[in-house]
Amino acid sequence: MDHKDNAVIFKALGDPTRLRIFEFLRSCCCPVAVGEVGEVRPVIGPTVGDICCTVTGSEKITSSLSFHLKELRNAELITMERRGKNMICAINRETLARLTDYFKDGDSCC
Amino acid sequence: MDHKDNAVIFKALGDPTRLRIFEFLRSCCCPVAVGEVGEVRPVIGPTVGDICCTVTGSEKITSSLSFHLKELRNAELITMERRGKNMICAINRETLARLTDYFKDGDSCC
DNA sequence: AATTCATTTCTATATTTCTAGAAATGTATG
DNA sequence: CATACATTTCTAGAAATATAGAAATGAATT
Repeated sequence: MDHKDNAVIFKALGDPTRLRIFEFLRSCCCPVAVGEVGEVRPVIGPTVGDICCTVTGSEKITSSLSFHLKELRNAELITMERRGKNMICAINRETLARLTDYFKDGDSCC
Repeated sequence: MDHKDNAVIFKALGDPTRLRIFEFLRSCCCPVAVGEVGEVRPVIGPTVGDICCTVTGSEKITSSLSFHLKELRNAELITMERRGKNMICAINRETLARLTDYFKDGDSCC
């Protein structure tokens, strides 16, 4: 993971809408922990429509929201999986852990 | 500090050049810790020229570099202080601490 | 006070990112 | 299989950001 990769992650978080999505998913990632051991993908979690309601307040999913989700996925900050007609979203815990590590106190003497 | 503020910080880090500047300053912020108790500003540290050499490899400071430094300052990620002909740069430890906190394990149940 | 040095500001241009609407995709249901 | 539903992709335009060069600023030196 070099500067460019990290920059992609921060850039993804550097938009108010995307940051709200990220924080919403982060706040509701607990109920997801029911998969098999070692399983990375979510089995339950909010759909794109749920995120839309929570984050933009509107019922109607826009292409703009879809674009932001793609950015977050591209940065590997979230994962998405189809479940029937819906897409289910979740935080990517690996990336989150890496960010935690990146800023951890004393990582670079500060 | 709301989403917008945090987004400004992440956006500032979301550019490879700025991220390199940030990491360079983070890596050399130790020698600075010689000021008075409670003092926030740096008393020693790399100049803009130093950053230029390290980060872009060139001797010549560009307006582009200056622009990136302004973005980092605006996000309160770094501080700058004049010392004679030079500007001396340093990490803003408060903001860094806030970021550490933001990602700290278990902050939001993840 | 004129000159030099380090850096910033200004202005224009190139590039990227965001938003919106329409059409397309994949899945479920009648 | 036709239709509805949830979501994405495509395309174009608007807005924001990055880069470059020239001129301006502030501090030190002659």
